[in-house]
Amino acid sequence: MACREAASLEAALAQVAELCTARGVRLTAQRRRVLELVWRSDKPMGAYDILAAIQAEQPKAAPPTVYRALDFLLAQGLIHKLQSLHAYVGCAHPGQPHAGQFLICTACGEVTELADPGVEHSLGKVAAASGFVADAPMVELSGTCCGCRVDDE
Amino acid sequence: MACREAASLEAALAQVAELCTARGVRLTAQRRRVLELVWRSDKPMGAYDILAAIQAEQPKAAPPTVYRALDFLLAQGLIHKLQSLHAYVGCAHPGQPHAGQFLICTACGEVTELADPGVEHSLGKVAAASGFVADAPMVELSGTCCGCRVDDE
DNA sequence: GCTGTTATGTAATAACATAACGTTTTCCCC
DNA sequence: GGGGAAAACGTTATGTTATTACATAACAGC
Repeated sequence: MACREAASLEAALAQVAELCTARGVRLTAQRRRVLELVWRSDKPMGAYDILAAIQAEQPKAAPPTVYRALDFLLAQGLIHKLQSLHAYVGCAHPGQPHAGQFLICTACGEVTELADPGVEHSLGKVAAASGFVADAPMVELSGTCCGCRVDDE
Repeated sequence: MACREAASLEAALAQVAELCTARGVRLTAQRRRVLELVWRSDKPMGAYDILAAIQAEQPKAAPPTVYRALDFLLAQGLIHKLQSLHAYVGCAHPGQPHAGQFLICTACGEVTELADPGVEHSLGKVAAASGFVADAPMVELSGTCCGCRVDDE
């Protein structure tokens, strides 16, 4: 969801507002601001990056301010947490909560979210084979993206 | 690698010592101690758990003591880090570095390491399709293991 | 035994996250 | 539109995980 233009960002936020209304949850100003920051960023943002950005306009903000908003957005499936980076990215397919696969380029920092049926199927199979019920698959691939590999030469 | 008996633990450590010699790296006393702690534990250990255990015999140990040993062991493919738990487990297949898939039971804390070809294949395919070269796949499934699901009733 | 490399000691701090508790805002029912 | 419950937020403090920086020690090869 990185690098949105202002127009589509506004549209997406409006959609999210509707979604929240439909669900009976509140997209408060703070939550909206955090979501917007994460979406605008072309890189994953750490919680304290977000905090710093928020403090620019709201100096009284503290860590819980940010973490509460992040918890809400995670629960609503609007952002994802990248465990390997301790950072947050906007979800490419907001809507129902879901798990994706993330390609994380260690050269440029770009993150791509996928939702590959093949991967999901094989994960389901392997869990089933062990009698395991997975409720939170986490798939993060660190490596080098196409563009950065070419640049390497 | 959890719950080894003393005998097989010793044997495994001896094997690791050989492996390190062959690679021209040093399995120092500290590194060995950390590896042994991780292997003995039937649950993933946090860095500060390890630190506490080490401080029992070596009060001067500090965080870098542990993190340096962990870095070494990770680099040698002898342990894995579970990013979703900020904790470390022994590797089920020491030898060349590799990535596995981890089933993490949130009820009992047990962790199972797999190396499923199906999962690896589908991950490879999805990365290739994006022109992405992955060097550190991380797959962790949180959920409920077979035993704990039964106990639930 | 000198020297460069690798490992460790040591102190401080950075970075990430939560606990606890009181106050404010919002919602909803009457 | 007033009152009460629930949700969100402010505030302070602290917990947890990880790293930086620099000094010292151990080791390997010459």
